[in-house]
Amino acid sequence: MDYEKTREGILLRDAGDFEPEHIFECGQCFRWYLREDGSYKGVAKGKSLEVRKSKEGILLKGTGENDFESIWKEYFDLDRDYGKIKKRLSEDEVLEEAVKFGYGIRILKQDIWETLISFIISANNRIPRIKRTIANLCGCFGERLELDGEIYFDFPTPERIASLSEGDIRLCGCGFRSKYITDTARKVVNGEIDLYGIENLETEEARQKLMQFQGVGPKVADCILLFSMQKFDAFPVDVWVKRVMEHFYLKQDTSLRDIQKYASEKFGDLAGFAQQYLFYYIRETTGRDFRE
DNA sequence: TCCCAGGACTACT
DNA sequence: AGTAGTCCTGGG
Repeated sequence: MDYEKTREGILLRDAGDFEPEHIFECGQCFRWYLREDGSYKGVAKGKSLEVRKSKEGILLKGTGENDFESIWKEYFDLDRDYGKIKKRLSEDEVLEEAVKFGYGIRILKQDIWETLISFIISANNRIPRIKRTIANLCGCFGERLELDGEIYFDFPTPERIASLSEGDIRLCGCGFRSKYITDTARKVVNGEIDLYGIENLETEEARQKLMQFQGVGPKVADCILLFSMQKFDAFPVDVWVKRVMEHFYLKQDTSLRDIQKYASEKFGDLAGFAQQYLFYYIRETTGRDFRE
C-alpha cells in the first residue's frame, strides 16, 4: 500500500481497502476507541496511535516512518492485497453482499499474548464488558507510558500477570475466567508452553497447542490463530457466525464443529477472511450491541 | 426479579 | 463421542 510521510504522521493514499470503522468494529480487537470526531485511538505493541479518515486517505497520526515500518505496517497487514481476496470471495453470492458491506475490513496482526488473554476473557461475555475488563487490566497492571503529554497503558506482560493472585485478576472483572488467566500466564512464564513458537506450527497443530491453555476452546483458539498469527484458514465459530452460516448456507441447526468443517471446506485458505466479512455483516445488520 | 451474553469445563451417559 | 449444567458480571 502506498504511503507518504507528512507533518502529522503517515498518510495512506490509496486506501480503498482500509476503513477504520470496519477494521475496529469487526470483532477482532478490544483496545481501539471511537472518539467524538470520528477518529479511532488505540494502543498496540506498546505504542499509541490515532487513525483518522481524511479527503486524501487514511492518516496514521502519532507515528513516524520507523514505527510505521517496524510496527504498523505489519499490524494493519498493509502488504496484503485485499482487493484480490474480496474478488475471490465474491464469487459466492452471500459473501459478495457481505464483502460489499464490510469493504474496508483488514485482519490485524496483533500481539499473541494480548490476543490470548483477550479472547479468554471474551468467553460467554459481551463486548462492552470485555473492553472494560481489558482496560482495567491494563490500567492496573500494564506499564504506564507517556507520549506528547498523554498517559496510556500497555497490556500487562505475562510476567506481571503471573506474579498476581487470582483475586487480583478478579478485581478487574474477569470473573470465572480469572483462574484461566493466572494459569495461562504461569504456563507461558515457566516455559511449559512456548507461546510465541506456536506461530510457526501448521494451523491444526497450533490450534491443539493453544487449547492446552485453560479457558481456550475451539472458538477462542481460532480467534488467536486468525487475529495474531495470520492463520487465515482458521474459522472462529461463535453464536453470530453460527446464525449466519445456518441462515444462508446450512438451512438447519448444525453443531459448531460441523459448521467449522463446512466452512474450511468451502472457503479453504480464505476462511478467516470470510468469517470476518460474515460476522461484521450479520452483527451490524441484525443485532449489534451498542452499549459501551 | 430473572435472563442471558462473541464459550469452556466438568460430569455425566 | 456427545451433551446438559454451571460459571462472574451487569445491563435490559
